[in-house]
Amino acid sequence: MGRGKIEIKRIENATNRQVTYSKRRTGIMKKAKELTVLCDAQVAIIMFSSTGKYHEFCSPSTDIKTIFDRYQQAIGTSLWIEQYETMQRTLSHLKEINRNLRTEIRQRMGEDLDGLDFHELRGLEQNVDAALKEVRHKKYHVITTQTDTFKKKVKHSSEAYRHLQQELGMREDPAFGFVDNAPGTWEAAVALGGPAGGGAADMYAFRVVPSQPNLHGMAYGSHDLRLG
Amino acid sequence: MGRGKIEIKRIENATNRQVTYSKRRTGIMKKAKELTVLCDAQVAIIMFSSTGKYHEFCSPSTDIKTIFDRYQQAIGTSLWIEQYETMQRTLSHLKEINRNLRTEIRQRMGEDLDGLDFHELRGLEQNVDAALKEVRHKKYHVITTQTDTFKKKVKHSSEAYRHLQQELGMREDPAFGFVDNAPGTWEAAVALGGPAGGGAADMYAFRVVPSQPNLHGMAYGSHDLRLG
DNA sequence: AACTATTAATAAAA
DNA sequence: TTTTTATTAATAGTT
Repeated sequence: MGRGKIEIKRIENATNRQVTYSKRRTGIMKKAKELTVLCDAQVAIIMFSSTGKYHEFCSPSTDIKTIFDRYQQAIGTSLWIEQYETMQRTLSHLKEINRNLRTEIRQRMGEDLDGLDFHELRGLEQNVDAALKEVRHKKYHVITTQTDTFKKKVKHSSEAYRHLQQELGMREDPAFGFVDNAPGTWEAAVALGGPAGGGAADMYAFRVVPSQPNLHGMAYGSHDLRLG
Repeated sequence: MGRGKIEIKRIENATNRQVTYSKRRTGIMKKAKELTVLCDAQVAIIMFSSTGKYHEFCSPSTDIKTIFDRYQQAIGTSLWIEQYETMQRTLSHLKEINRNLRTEIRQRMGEDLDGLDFHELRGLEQNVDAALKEVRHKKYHVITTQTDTFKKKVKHSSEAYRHLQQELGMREDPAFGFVDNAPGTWEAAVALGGPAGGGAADMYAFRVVPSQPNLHGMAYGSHDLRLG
């Protein structure tokens, strides 16, 4: 229907293709509108040109979402349901894992042990025992490092102070008196905290009972994670 | 374009309407197909007749779902995306919790302690220490209960055996000889395992190193839980 | 974009 | 329903 018959195959000339797209798109949209009115039908059309532009048509009595929901109902199975169900399964999966992780943490805290048999209890005991040693060792390492650093700082300050005293010929200033005493205090502390002694490491545990176990993210546990 | 011009308004005659729907629907589908081929476009059409029957067209290079996903992307915010994004957020949330739970477990195992300061290490140490006492206590409880139960069973069997001996006047059967010896063995074990002694409880830990820590569900950790 | 020669779609009838 | 066919509508190539 034009100045000549055309073969239905891709139009290689980009300009021609674009012009034809524009004309025929308008034609289809008009046809769709007429069908809607003449036959009391509902039509939804979505088009993408080869250049990526999109156009849509929808019968005025409805909207795209409604038509698509109806369509999905008509074909029985939803297009997105698979993806949706995959997400649902992943969610359940994660919740199950989280539940198990929390159980393990409680057991590592000495709670919820009723379900464990002797063999499991023995394994847990050994594991926790080893962990305790690791933590004590690490704590010792941290306090030692901190102490060394501080001791060096104090020593440095102390020497700087003495230099000032010598160079300026000043008397000892009471406001700086602590500088001379502090190093001894820290050295004593370091001497006591030997790497082998759990008891010595305990001297830093000033009987401060942790208010709450450090359950990262457990505050989320009260959320209802199910989806409506 | 027919035997006469028609006005574009609802066709009241139901039969005519149905016939026209059928013809014009075919026409639109053909036009859509031609547009797809001629212009390298992607088209999706969904129609519902006034009688509720549905028909669809989709360019062969793609599918309805893809076109709709692309459409939703094109119009920016979309129709189902809200509930979809709610799920996505929930997923991220759960994964975050999951990650934190695992971190806590590793720290309770004495790993990954580098991020903790002295105060946190001291809290962790106290917590693990308390947990270890709980586990040991529970282990003792379990082994005591098991031992008691077994002792009673043995005692019962032993008495039943003696009754049989008396009633039947039989000699002691070597096959049942262990019955007389076993109770003493178990009584000795119980006597050693006092409730106060951590050392005594250790006698049940036969140096069996647990092959793997009991990380429930950790095997799932290798799954890629992101959605495409 | 507008124009028109031509083809394509289709309304009414069979 | 589908086919036929007279007629209108869409549009390819041109301006």
